[in-house]
Amino acid sequence: MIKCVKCNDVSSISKAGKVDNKQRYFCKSCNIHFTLPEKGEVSKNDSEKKQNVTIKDIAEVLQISFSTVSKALLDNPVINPDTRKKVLEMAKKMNYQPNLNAKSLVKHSSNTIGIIIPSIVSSSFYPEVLQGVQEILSEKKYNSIICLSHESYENEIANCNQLINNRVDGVLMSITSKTIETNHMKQFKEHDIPFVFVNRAPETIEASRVTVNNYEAGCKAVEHLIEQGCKNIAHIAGPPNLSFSKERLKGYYDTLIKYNYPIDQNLIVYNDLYTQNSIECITHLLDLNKKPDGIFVYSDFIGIELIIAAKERGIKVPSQLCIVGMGNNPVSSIIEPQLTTITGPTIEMGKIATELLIDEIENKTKNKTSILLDVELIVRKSTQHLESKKQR
Amino acid sequence: MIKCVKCNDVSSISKAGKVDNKQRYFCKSCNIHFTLPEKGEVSKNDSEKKQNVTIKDIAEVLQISFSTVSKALLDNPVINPDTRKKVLEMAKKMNYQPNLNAKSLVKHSSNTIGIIIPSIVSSSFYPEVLQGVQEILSEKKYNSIICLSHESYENEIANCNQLINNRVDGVLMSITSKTIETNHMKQFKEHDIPFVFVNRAPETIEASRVTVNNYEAGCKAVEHLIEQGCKNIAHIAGPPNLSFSKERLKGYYDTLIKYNYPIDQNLIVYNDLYTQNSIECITHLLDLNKKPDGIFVYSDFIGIELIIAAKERGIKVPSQLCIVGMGNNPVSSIIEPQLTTITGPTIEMGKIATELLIDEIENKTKNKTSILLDVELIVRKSTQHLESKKQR
DNA sequence: GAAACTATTGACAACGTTGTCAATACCTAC
DNA sequence: GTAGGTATTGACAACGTTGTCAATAGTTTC
Repeated sequence: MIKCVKCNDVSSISKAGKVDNKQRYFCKSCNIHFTLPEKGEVSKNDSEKKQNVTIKDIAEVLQISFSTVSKALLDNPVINPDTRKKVLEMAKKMNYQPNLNAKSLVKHSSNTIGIIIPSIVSSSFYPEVLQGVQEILSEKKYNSIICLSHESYENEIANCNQLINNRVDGVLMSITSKTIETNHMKQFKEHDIPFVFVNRAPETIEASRVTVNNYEAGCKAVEHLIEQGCKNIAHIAGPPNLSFSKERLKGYYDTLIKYNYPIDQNLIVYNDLYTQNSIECITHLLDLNKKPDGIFVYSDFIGIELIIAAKERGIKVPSQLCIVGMGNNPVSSIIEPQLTTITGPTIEMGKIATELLIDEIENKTKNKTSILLDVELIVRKSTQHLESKKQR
Repeated sequence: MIKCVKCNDVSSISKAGKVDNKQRYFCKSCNIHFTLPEKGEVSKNDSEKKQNVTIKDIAEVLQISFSTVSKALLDNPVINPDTRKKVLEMAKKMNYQPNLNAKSLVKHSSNTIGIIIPSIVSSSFYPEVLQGVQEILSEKKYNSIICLSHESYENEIANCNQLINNRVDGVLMSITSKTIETNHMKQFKEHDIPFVFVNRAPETIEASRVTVNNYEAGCKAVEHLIEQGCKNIAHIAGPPNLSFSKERLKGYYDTLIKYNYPIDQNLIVYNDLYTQNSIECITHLLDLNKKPDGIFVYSDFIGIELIIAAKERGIKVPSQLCIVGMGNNPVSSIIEPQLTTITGPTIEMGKIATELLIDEIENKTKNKTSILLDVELIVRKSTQHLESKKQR
């Protein structure tokens, strides 16, 4: 009688060939193949299992009290430097590692931070931020609970509740594109749980935040397009209620004004992240009578779609249309032509936000800091410009 | 005297305009902009802070002993059903959430699993796996420590040590492309810490593993190319010491043999992940005298590079060259022509591996399971085939 | 040489659970 | 009515830390 390793069901199992001389099975309902677990050896002598060394073990060996050991390890100045040295050496020798659960229990902390992000798979952005976050967390010995809101406002609220119930020491957060109201975050304040916003932050709540300078991004992109000789510059903007969209758009406006370019509302379209109307945005712009010759797109992903759509219509990039994306997606340097893009220090952003958060946790600072990270323009072929055009 | 919010340095600060009517500063050494933290209000009355409810609070209210409450909450059958019901109701009413630190302390567990993966930013693969992992972790109330080995063998060893010191309850692991030896993993066995391999697994150690059926992937890719009428099928393989590379290659070989196609070693090249010799691989194949008319590439990323390289050489895809990638990278459906690809259930893989691991942790099962997940061929334009060719 | 002070160490409660064992109350059997 | 049983509950140690306070030994002061 073969049971599925996943659903434990017996009825939907069929044989499916052999691998490594072992019978392989297939479960129809789970749609997975598996081999049967081998009969494990009877569990080995448990005394062999390595036991972790505690503060009391060290005290025992050194014939001193465990509270002295504790204080020595915590660099408490009341302890005689000689004893401290002895303790530290012995701790190292015995490979002592403090039990964080015990510590957390007396300290009323969990050594865990919560992370709420909209998605981890939609682009390389959040994975990069997470990489920075994780670097700091492992350095500072914190764990994490990662919550994915999937751009859903309801999920975000549920995530906040979950993190409070998990007694996280702090929260790192990037709001969804639908978050318009911040009552659910006030719970964190009630529980005295510090939180720091990364990348996407609401304007209506007081908290530290680390964002890239989106205004500067808009300015740099448009300025670059102007320098390339573009006269008719469009913008595919992000979801209108996210502040990063507003700021990039403001950079776009201000730069056009600065250079005395007219502003044409027809040249501005909004992409929303959930209905994924990117094709409509692109179509709208490329089908205009007075076609744009330069477009600043708020995301590389849509920038790439735009390059392909332009090609399909026989519009030459960059000679007829220059495109600037944002995000430095790995593929933007592979696509033909390579996509000029604006990028912020994503990994750095994760690091800084985490450092800020841990500082707020450990030093109980109530001061809120906003950090604006500079962005960088990476010029590639999609705007690299034929001299002819400039002279035209 | 302005200090940098990050490095605390005073010397490299300069003013940098105003934002929201607040002076903005710039730190040259950190290369960041920031506004000064506002003077926080004096910390609010601490008594306002919400205190978490404990088992003793429930006992107090119900006027019973706290050990009875504990047993009731644990569904211990010695407890009178009436009292259990009362306790459960009160716990819900008071929004009781067990303190996992205390629990972990007595249970000698950390409720934390370690995750060692090579990278989180190189493709969408690991983020997708992680998404699956996190879904199960939050369902089962586990935390995680994510370690990135960055394809470095030394890092992997360091990560293993770190996780042991952190007393994780179990480990989820995907080895680096350089891991040839598994001594560092034996420590887990000594400490009785279960570990499960995801996607990349060594052959020389006994442990549960969840991988996609790479052999089947090789077969399906080549079979599809043969069906499209390709006569001269090449393969860009992954790092030779990773078993997934070997298995895909075996699928490639076996299918060619099955269909009585000759095997030409010139048509097989190996990409390694660290020196990133993808361009050389591509060049080698496209510059052959007897050019391939079908290529199975082990990664979409390189498949996309290949499409572009082919176009540059005037080789038409798919009419002169059919390409099958693997991984279903988001961009593979954007590029022109869209890339046919083979994909496994990545999120599902993370879920299954995590479920297996937690099962081993909680039920102390010593049985090792290997699960092979079926792959799927997604046919797109890069192999979509001109009837003319088939009939040729 | 006693009093007062300082430096150092030790004893122990606390944190919020789990699990073992003892205590209690009630019931059954003879 | 006593012995033995069965539910049910309670007391308490333990987990590995931190932090408070008391205890001790040594030093200074007059």
